[in-house]
Amino acid sequence: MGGAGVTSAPGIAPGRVHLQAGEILCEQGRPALAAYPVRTGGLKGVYESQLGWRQVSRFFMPGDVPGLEAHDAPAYGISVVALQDTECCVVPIEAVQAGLANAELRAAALDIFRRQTRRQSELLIAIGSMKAAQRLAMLLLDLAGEQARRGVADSVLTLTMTRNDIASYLGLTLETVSRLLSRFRSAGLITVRHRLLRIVDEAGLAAVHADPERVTLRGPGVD
Amino acid sequence: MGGAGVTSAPGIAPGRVHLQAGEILCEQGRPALAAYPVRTGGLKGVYESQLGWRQVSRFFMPGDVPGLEAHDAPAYGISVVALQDTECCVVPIEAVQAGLANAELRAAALDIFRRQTRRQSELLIAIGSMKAAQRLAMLLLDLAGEQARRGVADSVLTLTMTRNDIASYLGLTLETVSRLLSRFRSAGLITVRHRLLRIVDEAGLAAVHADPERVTLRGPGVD
DNA sequence: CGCTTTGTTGAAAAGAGTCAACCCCGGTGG
DNA sequence: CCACCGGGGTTGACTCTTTTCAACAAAGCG
Repeated sequence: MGGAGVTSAPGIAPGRVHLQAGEILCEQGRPALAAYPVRTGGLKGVYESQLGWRQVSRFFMPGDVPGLEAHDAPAYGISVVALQDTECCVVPIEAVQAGLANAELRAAALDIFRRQTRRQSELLIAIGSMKAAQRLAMLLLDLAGEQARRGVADSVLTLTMTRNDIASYLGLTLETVSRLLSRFRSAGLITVRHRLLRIVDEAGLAAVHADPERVTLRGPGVD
Repeated sequence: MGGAGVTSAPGIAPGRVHLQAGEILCEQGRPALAAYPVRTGGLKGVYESQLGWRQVSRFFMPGDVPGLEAHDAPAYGISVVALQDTECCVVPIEAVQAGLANAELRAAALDIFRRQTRRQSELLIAIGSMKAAQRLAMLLLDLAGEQARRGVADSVLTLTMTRNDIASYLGLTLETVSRLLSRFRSAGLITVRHRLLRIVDEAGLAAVHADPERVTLRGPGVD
């Protein structure tokens, strides 16, 4: 981990970056020089608080644009790290600004921002007042939904992130996530093997998301 | 509760609004017609998720500008409710837009946005990975800090919000908040009586914020 | 092929939630 | 003036979820 990163380049020119798992795309607090539309792969956004707490604050998939949130800020608000082999475009900040002058593009960008902030709000609610099972169900449905929104009509998800990343994102521990996945599986809602996950019963997952009691950590599993 | 609100007016004209505790300044999802700089009083921002979960997402004090976040959105992202007698200015959305054309004002607005999003991120961290005592300590320090930032050099806070609001904001229950306040008091960190709170040992509170073990719910209090 | 990282599972402990009783205070109306 | 009422707050006992600690299995990588 802790690859050279991209920001080491003296001047940012348009182009492409290729990252391997663990390599850093951009670092929180560093000057925001570019946005990085994701072409392939996946990344996580990590926020580090003033006291040094770290938390995964979002996941980036193809089509997402890490660094775009900072378009009018002097520095990146989060660090972004590749979860797997990843290719991103590099759009210098001036180009972003220029693009945002175009009304159509600006509208699109605002739309992205809105979806993002709504997501953040839902996450806050989830972490603040939902039980572990609900949070995880929500994430799975969300990931599946995003995949669908990108045109992939497949109920099989490839989790690019570790259990630890998921746990951090959801405000849980990795053990809890692991247990919950097992329980979802034995409840017939999903199948999981390592990073490969298939949603078997989407409605059931949605029910779990809505109803805390539906699948708990203890209690009788499905025999 | 559920007063007529301000948005019932057919057209928004510049001016003032006066709200009593419980009255609604603006409602999530309704068209964003104005921003409302707070002159006196205090309000809470409430986000309602798609499944109907509600959570206090922030508090507004004099100097804050509810509705400003929505300056480029079609609708308010949260509902804002007065916690006490409150007076706000009314700045129609067009005026906001016009003002934002001014470079100086825009910089100021961006600054506000940045502080806001940083706050949200810290809140997410807090709720996601800190213990109850840490969260509450954080809130108290934050409130005191805001008060100081507004030039009030007084260690006495007047909590305009109920324990329930605090609990919702921190992702806890009101009982937990109450207990914790009592414990902080018996630990000599604060004095509380109803809505009046004095921070006695700021460094101690900061220590609690940093260290989970410092003040717990059970365990021996200070005799 | 062994080593490290990642994931699973179990048992025990702790933190926070739930349920319920009670207090305090301000307001209202007799 | 006082009794009653109700919202907000406190506190206690108990329950339950989640964390913590720990051992172990599986997979990826040199």
